[in-house]
Amino acid sequence: MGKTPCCDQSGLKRGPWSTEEDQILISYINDHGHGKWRSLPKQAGLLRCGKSCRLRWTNYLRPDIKRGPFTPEEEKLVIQLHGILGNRWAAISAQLPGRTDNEVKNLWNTHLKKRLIRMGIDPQTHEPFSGQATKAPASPSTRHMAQWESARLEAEARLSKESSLFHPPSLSKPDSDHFIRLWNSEVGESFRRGNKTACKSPISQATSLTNHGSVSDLTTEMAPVITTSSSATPFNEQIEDMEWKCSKSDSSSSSDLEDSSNTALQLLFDFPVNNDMSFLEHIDHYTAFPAIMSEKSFNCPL
DNA sequence: AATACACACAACCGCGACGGC
DNA sequence: TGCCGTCGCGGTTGTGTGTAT
Repeated sequence: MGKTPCCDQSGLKRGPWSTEEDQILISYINDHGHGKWRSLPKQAGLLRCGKSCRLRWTNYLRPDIKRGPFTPEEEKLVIQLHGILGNRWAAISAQLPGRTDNEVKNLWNTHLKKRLIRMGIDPQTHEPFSGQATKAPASPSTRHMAQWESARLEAEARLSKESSLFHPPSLSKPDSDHFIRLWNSEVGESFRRGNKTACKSPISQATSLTNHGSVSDLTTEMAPVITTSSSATPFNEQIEDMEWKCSKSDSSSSSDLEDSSNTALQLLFDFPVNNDMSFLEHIDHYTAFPAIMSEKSFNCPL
């Protein structure tokens, strides 16, 4: 496992890119593609290291990059995905068409993280700083669910990346067949068996139903389904409803654990689908959300 | 008008993963 | 099997711009 010495070379330009350099890089990649980043700058006539060229291309010059500020919908999705994936910016950005991992990372570090901190939420754990949240370990099913969702998102990210190499971005459609096959494979079977009951990720179920679509699609597709009975129900009431379900299941059997985990995950993906981010402004409502992600709520039936 | 400070974003750095030899 | 080259990721830093004093 060797290290990349390319940037150690002296005589290579650093710092901000000029428009001339941008043009050279764009025209070279348009003509030749970007097979070998290391040799690209030399062949293109750029006094940059390959790493710098790759970064410039992937973060700024790529034609499918969406410029401009993040929409509330995108911010919402970043928060949701961060709750599941943590600081895996590449996996998160794969669910945001046209956004780079660097952009998502910057958005989180400059806006979302501060916003959560202001609200008394730990941006890493998505739990309140006060620490009332219990520290009981997550249930096995919960951990598995998170692992599977994480794996699925990564698989989607890879597939969308691969497909984008062969199709124009506007035509490429995220394909989750890989995950579905995995889910239906022996591995998936053993996973399900390992959860004793038929514990299926609601997200994956929805994915199977639609047979395509990214999480971002699902977020908007699922919400109306989940909230059909409560389409007019305010978000806080939905949270209260979930809490009620949790407290109700306190005395129930372990099979309810899966239900509440599903409920928690459903609610995780059941943010209001309009662009209303007002719930983020209201601490009481939002502190309920990290609880969805927290071990406490996942374990609430216990 | 000048300066200091804060913020946003682009770019860099170090590391790990992976594949080829 | 181990070494080397390459790539991608995440954390951090640097720089430009806007705002307050």
